[in-house]
Order: sequence, then C-alpha cells, then structure tokens
Amino acid sequence: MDIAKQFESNQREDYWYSYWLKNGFFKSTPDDRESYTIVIPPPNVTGVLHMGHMLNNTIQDVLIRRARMQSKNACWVPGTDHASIATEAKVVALLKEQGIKKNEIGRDEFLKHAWDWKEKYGGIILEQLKKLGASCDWDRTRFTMEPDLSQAVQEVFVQLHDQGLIYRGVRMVNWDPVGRTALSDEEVIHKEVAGALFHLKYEGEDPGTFLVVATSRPETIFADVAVCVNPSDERYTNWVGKKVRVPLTDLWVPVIADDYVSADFGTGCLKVTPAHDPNDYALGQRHQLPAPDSLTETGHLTDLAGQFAGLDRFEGRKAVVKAADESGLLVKTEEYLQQLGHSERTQAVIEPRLSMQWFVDMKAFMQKYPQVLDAVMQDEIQFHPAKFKNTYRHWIENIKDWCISRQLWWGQRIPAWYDEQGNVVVALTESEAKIKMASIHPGFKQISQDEDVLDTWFSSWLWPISVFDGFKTPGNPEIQYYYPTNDLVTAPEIMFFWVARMIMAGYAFQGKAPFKNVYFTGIVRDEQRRKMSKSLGNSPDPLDLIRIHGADGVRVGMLLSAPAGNDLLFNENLCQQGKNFTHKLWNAYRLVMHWKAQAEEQTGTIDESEQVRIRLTDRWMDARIQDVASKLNHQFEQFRINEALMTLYKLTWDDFCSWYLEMLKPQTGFNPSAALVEAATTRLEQLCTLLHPFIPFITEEIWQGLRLRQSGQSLVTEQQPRFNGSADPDVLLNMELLFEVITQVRAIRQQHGIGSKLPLTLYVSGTEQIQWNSELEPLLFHLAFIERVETGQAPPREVFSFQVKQWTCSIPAEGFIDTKAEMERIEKEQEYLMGFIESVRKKLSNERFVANAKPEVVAIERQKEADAQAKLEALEKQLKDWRKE
RNA sequence: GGGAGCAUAGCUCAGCUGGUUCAGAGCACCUGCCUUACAAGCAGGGGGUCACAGGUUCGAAUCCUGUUGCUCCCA
Repeated sequence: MDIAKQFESNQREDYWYSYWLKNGFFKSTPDDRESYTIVIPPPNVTGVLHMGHMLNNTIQDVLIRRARMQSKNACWVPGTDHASIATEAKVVALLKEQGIKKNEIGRDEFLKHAWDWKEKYGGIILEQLKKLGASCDWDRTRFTMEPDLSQAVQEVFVQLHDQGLIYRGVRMVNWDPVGRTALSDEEVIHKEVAGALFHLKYEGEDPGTFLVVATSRPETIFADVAVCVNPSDERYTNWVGKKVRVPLTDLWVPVIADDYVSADFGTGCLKVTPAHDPNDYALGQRHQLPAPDSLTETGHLTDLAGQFAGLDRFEGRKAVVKAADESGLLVKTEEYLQQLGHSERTQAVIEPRLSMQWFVDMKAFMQKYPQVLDAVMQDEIQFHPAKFKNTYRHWIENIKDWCISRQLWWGQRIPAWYDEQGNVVVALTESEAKIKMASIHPGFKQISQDEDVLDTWFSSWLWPISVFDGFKTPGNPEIQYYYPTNDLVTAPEIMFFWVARMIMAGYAFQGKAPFKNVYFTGIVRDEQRRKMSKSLGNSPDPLDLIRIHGADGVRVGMLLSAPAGNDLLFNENLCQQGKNFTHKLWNAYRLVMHWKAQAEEQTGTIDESEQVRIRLTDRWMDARIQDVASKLNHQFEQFRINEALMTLYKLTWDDFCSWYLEMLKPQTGFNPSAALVEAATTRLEQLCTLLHPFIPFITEEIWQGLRLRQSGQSLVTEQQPRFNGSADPDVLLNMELLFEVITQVRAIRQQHGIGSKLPLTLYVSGTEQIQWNSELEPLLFHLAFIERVETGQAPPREVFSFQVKQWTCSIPAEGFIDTKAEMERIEKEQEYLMGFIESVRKKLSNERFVANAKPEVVAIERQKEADAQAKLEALEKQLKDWRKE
C-alpha cells in the first residue's frame, strides 16, 4: 500500500469531520457513566472567528476529547449569545443602507429584520469552529434569545425583583450616545486620551472681577449650576457665596465650597455640572443643586445651549471654545491627558448621564449569597492560574450595582408594566401585570410594557443552567446529570462580565456552583505585544492559517506557547512548528506501514537476531508510555496543557521516532518480522490515542490506516489504554545508560572524524558497581556500530574515554588521536574535578551543615565526593599510561 | 490615586513547601550530514553572576526588605 508523502490536511480534515458528525460521536445523553461537561463561552452572533476563539476552543476541545477517551460521558454544549448592542448596531446600519430608519418601521418590524439577520449570519462562527475540529454536541446548540432561554431571563428578573434584589431608579449611568443606550460598568473601557484643559473666565458681580475655571468639557457649561472651590483655599475665600456668570450666557451661578475640590488641580475652581459628571452629581446632591441636562441621548447640545443647540458634543466643544476666545473669555488652553471611558461595542466616548434604569442591588445579592466569594477563595471553584483569585475578590468586595436595562430592542424585553400615571409592576405577562396593578392602583386605565431590553450578560449568566433547561423544567434529568459542569475556559478580561455572574446565578438559582474549574487563557498578541484586533489589522485570518498549516498544526501552534493566564505572543512560525510535528508523526506512520508491507510480502530474509532487540526495545517503549501517561494525568489535573503537549511532543519525536523506531529498524538487507510490525503498530496506536485530543485529524487518519477497522469505528470514541502508571524502572534505567553511551560514542566519532560506519570495540570498566547488561549489545551495534563490548579486559593505551555513571567507557583511538590535545583536555577536566571535590569537602567539613541538613542531603554530598574522586582517579590512570610512552 | 502580578539562555516560558530532578525545555543559533520514514529531516554542539542592592541561613533563582523597569485590573 502506498501512503501519501504527506497528510493532505485540507481534504482529509473535512473528510474526518463529516465522518465524525455522521456517526454522532460528539453526541451525549445522560447514562450511568461519570459526566464531563463544558459549556462554551457563547461567542457573539455578530462575531467571526478570531485568534482568541481559536485558542479558547482548542483548549476546550483538548479537554473534552481527552475526557471522552477516558470513559467519561463528555458533553460540550455550543451556542451563541445575542449581543444586543453589537447586533442592533449591525442591523441598524444594514437597514440604513436600504434607506430604512429603525424608528420609522417600529419595534416588531425591526425585530423581524434582526431575526433574519441572525438566521443568515448568526451561525457563521459555529461553522468556523468545525474547521478547527471542535467536538461539540451540535444538536445541543443554543442561543441566548431563543424562546426558552428568554423565558428564563424574564422569570429570573421577576424573581429577583420580588426578592427586592432588583430596583429601578435614576442614577448616573454610562451612556453610549452612538448605541443610544445605558451600559454596565464592565462594558466601559477606560483609555488614556490626549485632551485639553480650557481655562475660562467666569465674570463676577463686581465689574472687572472674574474667576478662572479649568475644564476639559467646555461644551457642558450650559448645564453648570455652580462653581466650587476648596474651603481652605485662601485665594477664593471672598468669592464663596457670591455669584458668577457662566461664559457666553446670562446664567448666574453661586460659588460654593467643598472639600472635594483639590486646590492644586487646574486653577482650583471647578465648574459643577451634575448632569454630566458622576462626581459633580454627588456634589450637587450634597449642596441641593439642580441637575439640568444639556445633552440629548445622541450627545447633541440641547436648547439650553442657545445658539449652540443641535451641535454634536465634540463640535459644540470647538464652537464654545472659539466663541469664548472671541469674547475674551478664554484665558488659555493646556494639553491634558485624560482617562476617558469608551463603549466596548461602539467605541463611542461614554457620556455620564442621569437616567432612569433598572439595577441589580449587588450588595444585597452578595449578602444573600456569600458563597459567590467564598467558593472561589476556598477553592471549591478552582481558578487556573490561582492568581486571579485576588482580582476576583477585589472586584466582589468593591462591587457596584449592575445596570441591566438597555435602551434597545434586540434582547429580552423588561417584564415591567406601567399605567398612565407611571405606576410600575413587574410580572411575566400582561394579564398578571394587570392583576398586580389593580392591587396597587385599582383605577388604572391601561398598562404598557417597558420599552427597554435587558443586558445580554443578564442572559449569559444563566447559560450553564439554561442550556440544560434548568429553568424551564427544574430538576430535569439533564440538569441533574450535567450540572454542575466541570470546566470553564475563558479569557481573564471577562471574569467580571461573565465568570463572576455565572457563579452568582449558580448559587442563586441552583444552589450550586456552575463549574469546578475555571481556566483563564491568555490574550493572543502579536510579536510587539499588541493585542490582536481587526482594527489594527495585525490578526491573521484563522481559516487561512488552517488552510496553510492544517487544523492540527494550528492547534499545536496555539497551544505550544500558551501556559494558562499567560499572554500568547502569536507567531505563525508556531503553526509551522505544529505542522512539522504532524509531519514527523506522519512519516513514522509511513515507516511502520512500509514495514508492514514488507513483512506481508515475505520476500526477503527475516532478521533472526532481532528477537532480543525487539523485546527489549518494546519493553522500554511500553515503560516510557506508562511513564508519560502518569505524567499527563498530573499535568492535566493542574491544567498545564501546554506542558502536557510538550511531554507528548518529546515522547513522539525523541522517544518514539529517534530511539524506538531506530532501534527497531531491521538491519540493512533484512526484512522486518511480523513481531516487529505488531510491536510498532501497537505502540503507534497508543501514541495516537494519547495525541488525539491535541491533533485529532491526523491521529484519526493514522489510527484508521494502521489496522482494518469496522465501519463506524473511530479513534474519537476509542478509550485511552488503562495505564497503570508503574513504568518498569529497570528497563528505563538500562536504556538511559545505553543512550548515554551511544550519544557519547557518536560525539567522539564526530569530533575526531571517525566514520560512523567504522565498527569499534567498546571497553567498559566499573561494571562491579553497575552490572553490564549484554542484552544491550545488539542495540549498541545497531545504533553506534559497536561490534564488540569488553568488560573484563583492559583497554589499549590510546583511547577516547568517557564516564557514564560509574562506568568508564573507552574506545580505541589509535590513528585518530592527537595525544597532546587529548592530554590537555584531560588535565582541564581534572582541574575542574578537583575544584568540585574541594567545594563538596568544604561543605562536608562544615559542622553546622552536617548537623543541620537532612541526612539524605548529607549522603548525597558524600556520594558526590566519592563519584568525583573515582572519576579523578580514572583520569589520572589514563594520563599516567600516556606519559609512559 | 488604589490593588495585583512579573523580571531566569537571542525569543517564549518551566523551576511546588530553600540542599543533583538546580541552573532546565521548546524555538532560534553554530558544525557535520541528501544515512531509501522524514532536509518540514538526521547527528553533534555552544549559550544564563537567575533585574539591582542589602538581609535571613551552614546553604538562596527559591524566603524577607528596598531600588529600578515592565504588565494588568480598578477608580
């Protein structure tokens, strides 16, 4: 059978993925096995696959595939979230292109368009995940806005409201003037922006007097209600209680004093604009000042701004500054770096705005559910890496109320109802609302539902429960079986958005944590440490990468340098390295299959001497696999996934390819025996089962090709062998010694120009301490062309020698040696050894060391001394021999 | 301004409760090889005062303090 020179990843990956789907290998239904569950962090329906998703989902797939191969009932639930603001913005823009305005068509019509859009584009990202090999149970795909999940959201709202944990009130919120909606604190990204401080004159009542106020927001002067100074600032003591005129207006406002104002900032005079700044708002409250609003919901100046009314806030700023300058009211302008909030979704500069919104009372919530913090701090929910516990605690301890209403249409509509007088009741349906309204306001005429929708995260926090219909059918078999889920894989940046809130929902609605482990991935950055983003254009298209390097190659590339919580400096070379790795494995497969074909033809001569060699070699490989399997268990327990991959990388490349296959390889002119082929096939199969979670496609192809399989069989559902973890220490040690000898012989051959095919005799002394195993000799011949080993006999005078543990090994050097250079080398080594012995002896002669250190440690030092001494003597003897000449 | 974390080979990172599993891995680099599985490869090799300064200890990359530089989160 001819096997392709390389694995045709593009074609074969698609083939195997559809084979897996067709056979339903990723499906899960509750049974009597232990469950292993992951819910996907639902990507945003507007999203396309980016590098962060690749990393994140590769890790989830590794975990879920491994669990599936360890006799667990593995269930990975996929889905998307509806992303209110992002989706609504997309749909609005799309309609605008068609000349349709959102407000003109009305809510129902708009939602129809939005659903159309979702049906058309909303599944793209999930399709892309399939290219990566994601083994999700696709029949379980959920969407945060589908009817059952929306129902759950509304029920939860009503429930929390009835418990007094949700309230409605006028607060200063983060307003997105582009999305025209309130946002939660978590949706605001603070960035440093170059701005300016404008120094404006506020004239006093006495002609010719004025105060100078420094402000970064001159366009808000029309909403000024006071000027504030620090009470201890002597410059302004006389001003307090007087009135000043707001520039460009006939507005006279009082000068007040408050500790809040810092005398060193700007001029020490602060203009107070309660409607447009959270601190000013607090100040205004303290001094019982009004809060006029001079900006519209789109960030345009209102009529309060007189001639400037209608201007956008940024144009307004320019216009006000220009007018002030022309009127002689602008004293100066200085550059100023300021922290400005930006909308996570629309990038618009956030406008602090007073408005009536719905909030979750987080302090009360946390009082009711203290487990939300405790479970994490006490590791009932483990964070990987644990350092994120600190961040989590800090956030919880300083938690702010959660603004959950959004002035949008795409989302779950708030189940609150108002009568014509503004009385409000919260109820799931209109009829229930009417009953409730009747009890508080019997004479009401009609009621109408709140126009706003709920924050997307108010759906997502229910995800681990709602995907198993835990709200629709409480206590159903699925939720009982799959919940709590096992692991959650996500980025640290959404710890507050989502992880914390899922934990809250878990305790509030199921009385249990939603998962046992949270694995925080790093952020994928480019080599200049910049975050990969579409706007920077520094992110490769993941699907291109898959096309070029294969999904397996990309998976390896992503994982190799991605320890938990550490940022990944992405470099396409990593994918190349991944591809090289799969290629290496592929070639091992070709070799094994080549042997198989030769063995079946039985045309050549079987190498009869190989029995011993094969047996020993294969025992060693078995021990190595055992060893690695137990190491992997340990690494996975600690979520050291990149280390686990590296362990397998080395097992495959170094142990299996470089040593095992080379030792197994028949001698030139001989054919492999059936026993050899069977051994190699079995070990490669085992390797595939271990590697499959990381590189699912190529391992499936190899596994399927190694033996005849029945249709419907797959590596996906194959169980990893039950490794007992007790690797044979004898064979491991023996081979370790052998490899050391071989490496040394090869090095000497290379250094001294001794041809690699020139047969040599090896002299070994010191076999009293470690016995020489003659079974190793065929391997020595095979890999190092040592045709004879002498253990009792003294070596010739001219040799190259080296030490392996207590063995002194020599090979004849006659004809190759430069005696003088060799003697110099030996003398140098002696010098080093003497220094070493001295340092050890110094330690041992220190009474305090001998008295205080653990006995084992002292014993080790003694052993070191003895070994070094023996080595030194051997070198001395060799030098003596040479000097005799 | 408040909090957290990091600094080890050219790069990315391991090094758990101080002592041969203590200076490691992968990549990169250098040398020699097209040895019929693999040049996407084989064999061999070089490379680090563990940021700096003190301290604790018989012993410090590891613990403590300070300094410098960087990152992240929150306000």
